[in-house]
Amino acid sequence: MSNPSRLNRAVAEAFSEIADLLELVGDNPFKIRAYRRGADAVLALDVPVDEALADDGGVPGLGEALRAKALEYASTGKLDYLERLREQVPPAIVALTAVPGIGAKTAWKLYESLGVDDTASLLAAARSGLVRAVPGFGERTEENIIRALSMHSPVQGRRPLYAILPVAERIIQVLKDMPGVTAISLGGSIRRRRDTVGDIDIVAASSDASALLDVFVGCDEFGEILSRGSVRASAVTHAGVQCDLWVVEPQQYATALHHVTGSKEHHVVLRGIAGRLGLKISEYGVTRDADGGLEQVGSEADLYALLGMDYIPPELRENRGEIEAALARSLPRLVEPGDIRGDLHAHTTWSDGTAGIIEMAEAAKKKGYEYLAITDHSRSLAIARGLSEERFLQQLDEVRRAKQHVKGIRILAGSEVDILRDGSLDFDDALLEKADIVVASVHSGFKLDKQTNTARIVSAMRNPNVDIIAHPTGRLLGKRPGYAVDIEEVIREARNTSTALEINSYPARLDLSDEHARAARDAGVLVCIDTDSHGIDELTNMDYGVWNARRAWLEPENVLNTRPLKDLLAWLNRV
DNA sequence: GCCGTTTTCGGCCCGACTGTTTTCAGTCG
Repeated sequence: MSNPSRLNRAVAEAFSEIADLLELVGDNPFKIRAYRRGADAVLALDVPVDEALADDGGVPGLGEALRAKALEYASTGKLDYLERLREQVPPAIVALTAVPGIGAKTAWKLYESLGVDDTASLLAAARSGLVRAVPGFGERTEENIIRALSMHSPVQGRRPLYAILPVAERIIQVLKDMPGVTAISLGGSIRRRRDTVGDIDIVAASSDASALLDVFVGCDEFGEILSRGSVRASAVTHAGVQCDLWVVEPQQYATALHHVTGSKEHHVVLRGIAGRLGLKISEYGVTRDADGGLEQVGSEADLYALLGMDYIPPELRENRGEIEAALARSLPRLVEPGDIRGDLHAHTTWSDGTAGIIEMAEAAKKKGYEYLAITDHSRSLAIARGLSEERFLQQLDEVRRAKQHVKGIRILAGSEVDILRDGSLDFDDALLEKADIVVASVHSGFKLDKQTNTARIVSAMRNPNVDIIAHPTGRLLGKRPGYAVDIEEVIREARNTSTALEINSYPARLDLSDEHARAARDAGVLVCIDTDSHGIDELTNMDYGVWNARRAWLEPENVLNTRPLKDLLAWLNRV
């Protein structure tokens, strides 16, 4: 799952496109779902689909028809059926269904009756009052189309968690103390702590749904209200993020929260298991098929227990093997913020930080840490006031002096040394040997090709002075995808050289990603969760890194900086 | 189109909300 082959990805994409197109031509919904499930099934394979199909058992979810299509794609690189479907669906239909509120039926009606073939001509038709003249359409629909198409920041793609979480928490703050509210929580991908989120989902239990919904739709955070019913409402924040509130009865809260938390893929599998046990899960409760009665579900743990499995934390609910593990009672004991004993990547005013060594150490001590590594930039990173060799030596002394001033926490003298384009390090070995800890990372040459980048990181790891590779892919969420690098090769070499790979907790980085960190864990590579703090406030970003680590199935033993100081020092002196 | 301690057809999740319709269709999650 973590790394579907190129073929599997392509086949899954083709199946998904078939499903989309079948939806647009109004085909059998169950057939559509079969293609969607087929796509998921192919993505979940850990061998290329043609090999998997060659085995006896076949692949669940791929019957006769999908099996033949997967093989056709594997041998020819295309699908006849898909190409014929594409010809049946005018691009106009695809474009129009992208407008919120316009589905397949509406798109066809507008296309056939008005001849609109893109969003611009639809907007023009709506503005000149042509839409309301079409049977089945009225003024309100026309207005909604105009509004949807002329919004400056329409509800758009996923955004980084850190950009949404504070808004979501402010909305919760407004709602949580309202009379009648007995429980309230964020759901959706925010609760699962994905690195990016699409919208804000909130579930509340209240004896007065109407009052709560009134407060919700009156909330300052919203620029627009999309809907408001008796148990649900939807609104859009000023930044264009959709926010949905569900209000349920207290006894429905656990199943409602579970439902809204997702993921969809997780729920699909759970429902299948429930079905085989004669149970039906919905947002309102768990019903027995036998007598139609409701099971007692007071918590999400109760729900999982009913299905014969351990409680699955939200971060794992992605159908990446957590259900099998919960059934086998072998879920990982996920790392928690309280397991973290120190931070091994931090900057000070010596380079581009905003606080001094002692200030940073005091702040880290206040967080209850046993250690903090000071790792300022090396000379090449001029933009960050990277240290010259001379300044670096001075700083080592300064850090060791600071140790006398701050008791109760061990300050490690380190470096975040640049990995240069040719794979050499920005400081030579004689210098690096003087440091307690060396974090190496790439800050230049982002356009270099995959092979070059991989080679230079590998070469850095082979330097025995290097302990940790920081932000190994260089991505910035919502800004840039990261440089080209063969992460599997990096993970292999990290294992060979017993180098730790970082989960950088800076909320826009979260690098390694959850999937890459999971692969590192599976390969037996140690991960280090660091904040890369440039000031004392940023030390709290550790939570983001821990969330990401939890999504990667990391247990305390997989994480370098859960180790007590003594063990950490022993590890730093390895080999 | 898939699947079956139901063996080859009949089920596959469905409820909330909106708008336009006089009793429901379309969309969304």
